[in-house]
Amino acid sequence: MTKGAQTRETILDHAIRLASETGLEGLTIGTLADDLKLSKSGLFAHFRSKEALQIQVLDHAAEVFVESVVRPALKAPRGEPRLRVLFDRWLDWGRATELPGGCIFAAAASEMDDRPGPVRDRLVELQREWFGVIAISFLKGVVEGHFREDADPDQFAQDLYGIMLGFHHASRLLQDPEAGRRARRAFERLLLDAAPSPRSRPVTPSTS
Amino acid sequence: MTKGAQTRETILDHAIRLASETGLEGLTIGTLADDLKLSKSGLFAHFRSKEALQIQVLDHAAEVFVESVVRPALKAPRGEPRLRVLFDRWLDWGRATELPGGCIFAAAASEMDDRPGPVRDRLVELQREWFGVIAISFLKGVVEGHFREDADPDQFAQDLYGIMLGFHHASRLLQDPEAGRRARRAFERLLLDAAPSPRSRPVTPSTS
DNA sequence: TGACAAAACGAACGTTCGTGCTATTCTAGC
DNA sequence: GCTAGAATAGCACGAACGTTCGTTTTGTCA
Repeated sequence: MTKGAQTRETILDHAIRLASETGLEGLTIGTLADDLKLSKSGLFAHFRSKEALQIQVLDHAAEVFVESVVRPALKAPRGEPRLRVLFDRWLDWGRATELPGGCIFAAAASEMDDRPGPVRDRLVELQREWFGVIAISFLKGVVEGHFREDADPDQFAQDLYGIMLGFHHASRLLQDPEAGRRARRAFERLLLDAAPSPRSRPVTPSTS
Repeated sequence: MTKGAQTRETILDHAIRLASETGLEGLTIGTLADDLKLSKSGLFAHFRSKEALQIQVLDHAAEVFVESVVRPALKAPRGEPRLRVLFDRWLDWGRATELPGGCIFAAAASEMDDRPGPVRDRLVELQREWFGVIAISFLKGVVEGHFREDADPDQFAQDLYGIMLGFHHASRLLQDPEAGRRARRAFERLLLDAAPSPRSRPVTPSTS
């Protein structure tokens, strides 16, 4: 019982790093086994298919994500402060958790969006959950009076995700050192636009 | 002379569609040959390596992109109007050019960001060009007085790309039918925030 | 029409992939 | 310390991959 779960953990720990670089499909059992000095069949026995491995990799990554992004944010006051922590942690969770390929979900998302099956289904589930966390956090900000009442939480979630993906693209592919700064600036602008018109913001027609 | 270039065109035409779904690495010579009713070796002879094929696929996709996104925008007045056309065409160039997997560059970007080599290099080159087109278009908008003088074109480019990627994510992976509407709203907000004076603002014929 | 080049083919190569078996080694509870 | 059962290794498989090769078909132009 103990030993098996232990090595399985070790495998998944390494697998999310590998998968962040090569993608879930590029993740290969042979390479994984070599890296960990296991036999292919020995490693394979832990999962009984590659598909199962991929799904468990996703789940494991989600656990790590919750631990290093979501959980710390819960300590901050709800509403805007919590959203700020969420964003900060999100921005460098790839670096903080030492994922050499950056956010594994961003990679998996564009890899899986046209590949139907259980892996994609699980990914969609996890992403929806995360979208939900963002939207609800934003909604709490509305209740707290940090944001306008007519602001759309789903709009906010998609916008925020866009900022993240734009950052990921600029920093990882284009290697632009300014990417992080720009992402933070965009985030500030997003918050400002959702602020409850204290002054000078032209109200955008959000119901049209 | 003629015949070879002709079939090569046919191959690349189909290849960008395939690659938009499976990615550049998932693109397989055997499948490609089967689909086009060619022999593997016959098809292979046109390119002399898979790497060369991948690069030519990227170049071909870039040509199509310029033709169906950039070129039409040149007919619009420079500055904001042209940016609006660029954005509109960009949003549905996947649909318009019948790429079943959506934007092939978005897919390639997250696939290649950790895979050094000539393919990645070419992709980066193309993406930088596109970033440049956006930034310069924005700069012209500043000159025309559509945008604030202190606005940062590179910031605008990254923000815009983020909106696109957020849209891609929400619409393709999460299959959210509202994704397009939200992307357009985010774009309006982006333009509004770059507008010269918070108060006076001549709005605006061409919204959806 | 005949000759020569271009294009496409079929078969095979060496690898690598995921996945089964069967045997061996380790580990926990008595 | 023994033993059942879990964990791992060894080996082999069929399929798919990119690539090479020699041959055949097709196109082009004197």
